[in-house]
Amino acid sequence: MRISKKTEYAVHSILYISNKNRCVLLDELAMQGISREYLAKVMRMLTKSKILKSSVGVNGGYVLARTADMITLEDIFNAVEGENFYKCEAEARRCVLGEDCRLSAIFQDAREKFLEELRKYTIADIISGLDSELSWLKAEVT
Amino acid sequence: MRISKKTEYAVHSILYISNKNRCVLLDELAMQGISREYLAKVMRMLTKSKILKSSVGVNGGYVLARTADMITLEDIFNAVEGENFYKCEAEARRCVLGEDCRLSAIFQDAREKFLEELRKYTIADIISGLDSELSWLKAEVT
DNA sequence: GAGAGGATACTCGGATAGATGCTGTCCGAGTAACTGGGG
DNA sequence: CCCCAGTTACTCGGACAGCATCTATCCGAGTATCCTCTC
Repeated sequence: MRISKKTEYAVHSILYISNKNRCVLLDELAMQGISREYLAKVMRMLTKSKILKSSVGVNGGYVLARTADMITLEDIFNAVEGENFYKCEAEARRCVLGEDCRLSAIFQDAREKFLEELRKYTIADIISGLDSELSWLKAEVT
Repeated sequence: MRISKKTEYAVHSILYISNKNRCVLLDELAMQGISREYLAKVMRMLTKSKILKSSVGVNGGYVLARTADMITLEDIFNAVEGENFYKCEAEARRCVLGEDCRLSAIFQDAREKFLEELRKYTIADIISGLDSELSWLKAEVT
């Protein structure tokens, strides 16, 4: 079980946009060292999940769809990580657990605990904890 | 982020062994409909993690290495799911979060919450909750 | 009856291959703003 | 000054390829038990 790079790309890009507080181009985000085209897909997921708003055409780009204190890590995680967490295949086999398989419920509960933890942190929280000297976030990209 | 079939195979096999309370053959476990050779690899992981004890040769097979109430779902999960949960790639890029990346710590904490939940359930707990009528676990394999 | 040696029944573990999802790339389509020319 | 058409600057989204991991299969190696033969 692992968290994909999509989540990291998404969080970092949202932090960047939030800090700039203006419409940000895909090219600018990709300067973090992320594959531009791949990042584009991640940005589209975030747009579809209503975390970002995008505008196409000249002067287009991405802005937050709501304020940074209303965007949690859980929101981002749910937007980019698939929902295929666990599916008991009892139907397909002679399942040990009979018809009322509890395993699936237990794993879902555990996943919920995981999400609860992520829900505690907003983008605003993380930005306020940043060391402004070390972060390139504070500097304009040249 | 998803849980692999290995975990399901492992839990179901351990439940079976625990209920039989004797040395169980790989072939018998594979009758659940699991690929025999693949299951063998999962069983080896469980053996290496000291959850099962295996004996080779005639009259060989698998037994629990400790009682069912001392085996939690967390034990099983850790035995079969890899440890590559999340690794911040900040070093490889101009990371938004500077040197003190909190993201990694947050995800580890969330994972810990996930494991805490799994830790609440032992094999004994799950077996005691089984509906004995519905479960093939109670019947001898013919 | 006892010991030796072979047959048997298992797990171990490496090699391999297909399936699936992650990561990255390419490119045409669509869209909105800007620009320049004609009325 | 205004409108229209063309250009430009973006995102959207489908197609594709490489790769890692998951899942599955195959098979020889190793090992412990059982059986049989011989004395």
